Amino acid sequence: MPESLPPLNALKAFEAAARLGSVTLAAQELSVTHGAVSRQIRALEAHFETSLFERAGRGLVLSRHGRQLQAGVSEAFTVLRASCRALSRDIEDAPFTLACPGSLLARWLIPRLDRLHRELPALRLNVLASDGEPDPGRNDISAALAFIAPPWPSDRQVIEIAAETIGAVAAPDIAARLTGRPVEALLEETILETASRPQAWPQWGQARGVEREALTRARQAGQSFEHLYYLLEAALAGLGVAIAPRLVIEGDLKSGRLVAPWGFVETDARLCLLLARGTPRHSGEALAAWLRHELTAPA
Amino acid sequence: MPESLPPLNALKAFEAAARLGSVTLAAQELSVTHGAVSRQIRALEAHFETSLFERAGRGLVLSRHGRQLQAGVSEAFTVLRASCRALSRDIEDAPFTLACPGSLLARWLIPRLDRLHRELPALRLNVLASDGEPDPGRNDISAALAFIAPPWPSDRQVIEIAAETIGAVAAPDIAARLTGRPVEALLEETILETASRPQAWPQWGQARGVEREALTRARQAGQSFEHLYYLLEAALAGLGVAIAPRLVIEGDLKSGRLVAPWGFVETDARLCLLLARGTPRHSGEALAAWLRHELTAPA
DNA sequence: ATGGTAATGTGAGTTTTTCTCAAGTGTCAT
DNA sequence: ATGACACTTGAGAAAAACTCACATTACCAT
Repeated sequence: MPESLPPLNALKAFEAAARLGSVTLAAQELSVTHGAVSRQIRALEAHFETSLFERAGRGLVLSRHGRQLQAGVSEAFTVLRASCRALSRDIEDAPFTLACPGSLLARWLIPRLDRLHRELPALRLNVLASDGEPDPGRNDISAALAFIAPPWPSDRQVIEIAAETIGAVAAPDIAARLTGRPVEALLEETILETASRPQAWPQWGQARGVEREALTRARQAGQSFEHLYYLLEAALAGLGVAIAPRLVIEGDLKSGRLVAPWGFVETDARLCLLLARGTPRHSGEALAAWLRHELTAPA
Repeated sequence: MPESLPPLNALKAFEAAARLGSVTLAAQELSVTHGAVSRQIRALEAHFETSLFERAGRGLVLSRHGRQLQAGVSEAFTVLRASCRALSRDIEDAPFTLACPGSLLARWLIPRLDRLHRELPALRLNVLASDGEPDPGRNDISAALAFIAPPWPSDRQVIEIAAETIGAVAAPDIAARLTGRPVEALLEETILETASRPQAWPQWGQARGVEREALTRARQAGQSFEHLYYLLEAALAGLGVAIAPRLVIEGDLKSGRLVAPWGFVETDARLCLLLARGTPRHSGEALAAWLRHELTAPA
C-alpha cells in the first residue's frame, strides 16, 4: 500500500526554495509570505527529522540530505508540471462539439455556421445532429442545444439562451384560406404535429383561446410525425397546418414558404445549452453569448 | 517562473483513486473518508475543467483525459515516493555521532562503549572528543554530551541526563592528610582548577561552608589548567587538590587513585545531551535513556 | 564601530482548506 | 422488490496554512 509520502505542500515549498536558493524568492513565486515558506520547510525537516538547509547567514544552502531530496523532488515536479501543462493544453485546444436537434441545425444553425466560425475561431466548433434525446450521454460531446421545459436537469450545467415561441404555420396556399379569419378556422384544416412535443398544440391553443376538446379531436384527425424535420417537410408540401418553434422556421417565414396566420406564443420551455461534465464553463458562456446575440440581432 | 501546478493534495487523491480504481479504496489508503477523496477529485476536475473519471455505475473508470493525467502523475509520484523513501532510509541508517568532552570520554564513556554498542546496536554510535565548546557547530555531529548550567540554549533540543556533582579530590598521599579533618584544611593545600569552570570551587566551597575570601586567595595561589583532562592528570600526580565532576573520576575513586575527603555536592549544572538540528528525537532519547540507566545502575 | 539593509525565524491570531458525518442517489445482484 | 455497495453532496467541525508584526542574525558600507 504505497503511502508514506511527506506533506506535499511542504515539498512544493522546499522545491521552490531549493531551486531558487532563497525562502523569500520562493515565497514570491508561490505568492505567499516568506513566513509561510519558512514554516513549510521546517515542517518538512521535522517530517524527515533532518535539516535540509544549512542556514548560511543571510541565505540558505542545501545540506547533504537536502541535495539528495532535491534531486528526486525536482525531477518529480518537472514531470508533474509537464504533464499537467500538457493536459491543460489538450483541453484548451480540444474542439467544442455541439449536439443540436436536426431541424434546428439544418434550418437555423447551419446558415450561420460560417459567421460563427469566423467570430469564435478559438472555439473550434464541431456540430452534429442529435436526433431524439437532447441529453448528451456520449463522451465526445461538449454541450447540447435543446428546447427544454422546467425543471432543468440538476446534474449538469444549463445556460439559458432564449424563450421558445411556437406558432401554427402552413404553406402559403393553405395560409391564404386562414389569414384574417378567427382561430377556429384552424379546426377545418389537417393538423400536423410531432410525437416528441405533444404539448405544443395544447399550449398554443390555450394561449390563442381555441376550445380544448375541439383541438384534441382535430389533432386526432390529423397526422403525427416522428421528428420536427419531417413535420416541417409536410407543412412545406402543403399537407396541413403544423406547430413549430419560430426559431426553426425563421428562414421559411422570411422566404414566404411558410406563413403563421395567427402569430407565435411564448411557452415555458427555453432554448438551453446543456454543458457536459468537464466542459469549460467559459467556452459554454462564449457560445451562449454568441447565440443570444445572433437571436436578438436584426440580421 | 514555474508555477501553474494543480492542488497537490488533490493530485494525491486522484493518483490513489486512479491506481486503485476506487474512491473508497483510495480513501482507505489515505486514511480519510471516501467523501474527502471524492471532493478532492472534484476539485481537480474543476481545476482542469474536464472530467477525469467516467462514473460507471458502481465504480469509476478513467476518462481519456484522466488516463493522460495518470500517466504523468503516477510516474512523478513513483519518483517522489522512491526518493523520499531513500532519504528516510539514509537518515535512519546514518551513524549517530556523539561529541563528548575529552575527559568524560576517556574516563567514563570509553570503558562503557563496548556495552553501549552491544545494547544499542541500531544507534551505530560514533564518538569524538569535543575540546572546548560543548556546542556542535559541525554538521556531522548528531549530538553533544556536556555539563551545562541553566539557562539552556533554546535553539536546540536539550535532554537532561543527570545532575552534576562535584567534589574536591586528591591523590591518596595528599588525601591522607585531609581525611577526617575540617574543610578548612583544604586551604593549606595547592588548589588546582580549570579555566573552563571558574565557578566550580566557589560553588563547592559555599556548599561546604568554606570562607569565600580564603578560598579565593587559595585558588590564586594554586594552578589553573586549560582542560579538565590536564587538571586530573595533575591531581593524579599529587600536585594538589582538584575540583572535578564525580562522573569523570568515578573510575579513579574506585581504584583508589583519587580520594574525595569531603564528598561531593550537587550543582545547578546538569549533564545534558544537546541534539543537533535534524537529529531524530528518538535516537537521542534512546541514548539518553541508556546513559541514565548506566548512571543509576550499581555496575 | 555603527547603522543600514536584507535575509530568515517565530508567536499569535485569522483565514482557508480539508475532513467528517449523515443523508441522498444510482447500480447491481439476489 | 430489496439489500448491499459505491459515489456524491450539504453543513458544520477540525486542521492546516497563511499573514502580520516583530525578533534575530549576518553582511556591508560608511
